[in-house]
Amino acid sequence: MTSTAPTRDRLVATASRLLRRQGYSGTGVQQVLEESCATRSSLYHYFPAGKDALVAEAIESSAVALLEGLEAHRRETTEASLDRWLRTLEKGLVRSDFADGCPIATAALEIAPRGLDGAENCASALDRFVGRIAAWLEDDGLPRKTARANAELIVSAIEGALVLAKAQRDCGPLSRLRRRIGQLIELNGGAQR
Amino acid sequence: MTSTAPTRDRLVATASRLLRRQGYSGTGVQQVLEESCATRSSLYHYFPAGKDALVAEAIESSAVALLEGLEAHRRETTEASLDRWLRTLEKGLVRSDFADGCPIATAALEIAPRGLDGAENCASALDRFVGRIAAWLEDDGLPRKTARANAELIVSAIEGALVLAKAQRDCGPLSRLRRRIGQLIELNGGAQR
DNA sequence: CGGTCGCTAGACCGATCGGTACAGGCGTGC
DNA sequence: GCACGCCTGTACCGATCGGTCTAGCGACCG
Repeated sequence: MTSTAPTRDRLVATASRLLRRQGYSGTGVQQVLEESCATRSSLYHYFPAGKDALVAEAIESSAVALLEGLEAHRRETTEASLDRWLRTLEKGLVRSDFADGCPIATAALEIAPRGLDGAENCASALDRFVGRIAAWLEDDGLPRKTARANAELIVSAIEGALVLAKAQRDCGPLSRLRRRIGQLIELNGGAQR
Repeated sequence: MTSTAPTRDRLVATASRLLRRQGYSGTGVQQVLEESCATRSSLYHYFPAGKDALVAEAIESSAVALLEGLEAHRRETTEASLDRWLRTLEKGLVRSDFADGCPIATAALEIAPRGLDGAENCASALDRFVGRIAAWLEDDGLPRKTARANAELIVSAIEGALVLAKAQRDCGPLSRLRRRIGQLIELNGGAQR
């Protein structure tokens, strides 16, 4: 984070990156400052409410980046799109030595129960994530309710596979999910089997 | 944690409970001591290696409890078993005001990348979780490889649904997954759709 | 030129972090 | 009785936590 971007942006970007890897409590203000080459006074100038305000914005920033990354992998079908995106996710996971999982989840699990400022953003981020994939599924021709239900299931499976992959330091869970993502897409949405 | 159990057990139990809710960095030694009515010297007597050793054992303890809880909900079929167990999970989530999700995941996402003592236990815990459900599926008659593959997918979906549920403070993702768990069980294991 | 305003440098605060040192309680053995 | 374990009470350590403070820098404007 020695980029020439404005200080405020560097702070948010660094916080996002660290939150993804270390979670909320694991990410100290000091570390954010060092890695963004900023001073305390700058942080509290841009974020008078302190760490929690910075974290909230960092979460939102991560959410936007997540959705943009998703959209960038858009292909003809949802299946092809997700296949491509999941491959990128796997590469990132390996490249970071299994540190970079979901940019939201790690922090969300800590933030949500405490009712911190960023909690709303975490919920919204995941909801938009589901919504985006649901829209894709609708483009594929699935009825709205089925699309939404299957999208939620798919996002759950991805989030969970990321947890398993990080914990076991093995992309297996994620890549095996990728190879079966088509099955999840084609499931009969709402029905009781 | 004012129980009359031996000090060592109280420490582990308290640590497990707090790790589940607050993660690794969010759980201070001080808080563990207070809530287990123990003193610092006791902790460092039983765990000379300090916090990380306590955490490692707490994770393992959570894993054992998770598997026992799972087994306690065993029914005729895997579907019936998981349905029952997921209902319990949902109740616990609501009762704790969406603080108690997976007893492993929250801590695992922090611990695994740092390579702390408990990392091995996190990986092992999730692996045993998958293994147990895979065994159930084999009991249902699924071939070994299919059983393992579907079990992994199911665990992923559950872990992910817990993330969504906690973040959105809504049991929906979890209960909707529960109603569709049968579909995941019956998927054609390894094939490319 | 003087004045203002956005931003930063850096010292400082009390509180808490994980960890250590040492003395004493307390039961059990002889 | 006495000594030797195991376990605990308490004080303390340096480091770091998130946050506040004042003093200034430099650019822009009148």
